[in-house]
Amino acid sequence: MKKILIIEDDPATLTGLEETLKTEHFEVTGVQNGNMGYEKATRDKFDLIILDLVLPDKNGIEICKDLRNKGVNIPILMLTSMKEEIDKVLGLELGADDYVTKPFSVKELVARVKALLRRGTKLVKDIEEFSFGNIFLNFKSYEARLRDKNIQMSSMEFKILKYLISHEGEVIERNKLLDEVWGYENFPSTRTVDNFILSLRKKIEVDPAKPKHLQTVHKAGYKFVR
Amino acid sequence: MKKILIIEDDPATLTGLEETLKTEHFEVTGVQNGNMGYEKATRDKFDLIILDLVLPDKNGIEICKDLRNKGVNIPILMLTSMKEEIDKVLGLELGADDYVTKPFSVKELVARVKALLRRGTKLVKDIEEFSFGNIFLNFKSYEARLRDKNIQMSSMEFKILKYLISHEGEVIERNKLLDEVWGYENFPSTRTVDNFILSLRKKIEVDPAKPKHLQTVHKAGYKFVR
DNA sequence: TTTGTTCGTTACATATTCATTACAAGGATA
DNA sequence: TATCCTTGTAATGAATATGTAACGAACAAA
Repeated sequence: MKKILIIEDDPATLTGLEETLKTEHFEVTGVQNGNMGYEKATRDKFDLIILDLVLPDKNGIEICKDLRNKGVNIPILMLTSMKEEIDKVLGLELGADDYVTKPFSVKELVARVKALLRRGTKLVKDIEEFSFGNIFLNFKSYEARLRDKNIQMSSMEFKILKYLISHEGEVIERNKLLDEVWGYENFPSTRTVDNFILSLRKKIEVDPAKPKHLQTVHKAGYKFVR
Repeated sequence: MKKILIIEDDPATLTGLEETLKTEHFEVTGVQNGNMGYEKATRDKFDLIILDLVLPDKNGIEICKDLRNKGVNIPILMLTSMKEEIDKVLGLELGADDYVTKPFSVKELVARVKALLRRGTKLVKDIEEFSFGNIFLNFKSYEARLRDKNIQMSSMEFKILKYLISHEGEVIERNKLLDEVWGYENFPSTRTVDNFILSLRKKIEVDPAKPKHLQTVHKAGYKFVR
């Protein structure tokens, strides 16, 4: 059963939510202030947090940011009173995954909760292991094998391959790859990307000159195909 | 061409930025104080704003907030002098999309500008897959099939087809297509468009001489019909 | 120090695409 | 119908993108 934490100071709203979600077969914990909520959220394991934006002590935005900084990455659904606040919630890098404005329809809220749980949090799939052909990869230990033979692969090569694999079948343009893998601080040319593809092909392709897994799409980018 | 507004009081930095961005083919407008910047930003249409955090009159944070309140939602890139200021910028009251600390590397700044523009450019409906007749298209993987047979299609052909499909039934004039698909940097003749339509017809039409899906509208343009 | 590794650039070879062009065919209008 | 303008069509050369190897700088380990 999925566990939901509700942080909401208004007793009426809180009990209402608790009731509703319990009838939907969730395990619900409700707290009435921010500090308590933060405590609970970091201590226990929940699958989702419903968080009021305005709280008497520690407000929702702070809690949200602090939780994210602490590495808590479960979905957070924000409750806001006014339309204007939505921008704040979504606009910044705050970390909330969705929001509902009060007064909300019970139906809508339940729908959003379920959607968030279905989606999970991670936008980029965090793969640990991956296999294809005779290749075996472990992205956590940075190990690569071809059949039983170890393949020597640099961390940058791992990152690139991981990104491409986690977007399997999708053409990724070179600049996108630069954004996502290299970041913005050091920004090499797109040709550098080509070179990494080259060296990856030498390592994982049967015939590097006729790549099967790391395909070029002319004037578009590269894509990984299993 | 993408239009960028720079609000920066230091003349050296401002001219430097202007030069750099112009060589990158942006249309640049520079102003040296906050009020003027705010005026410009609300009055004219820009694709991105580069905003100094510290300004003599109206400071960057205020400008940012005011613009957001006014409904201006184009990307804003903040220039900050000190690391400590970053929190303020990213923290909520604001609404900036990204920041760069001075002194910044020109390369990094350009990279961030381009990334922001890339992120926010989706005017074209982002279709992933589309089918009609016996044709199956995947715009993410750049794959096209006729029944089970793969169709070889260039990325430019994909882009044109995608644009027409996402404006299904609407007549698109050649120049519009040139603007939207080719962009403003390279500007071939309208006959080039005709040639692409020709080659697309060969690939997706049952009888290319009597096109059903890619129709010509005399003296107007082309339209896609499912 | 030497040695080795990684990464970014560069130069050159090769492959592919694309933009132009010329001519044919079609449509509109007087 | 005759004429002008638009579009269909194919071929071609130029421009651009990618494959590939080699080089050097930066850094770490020995």
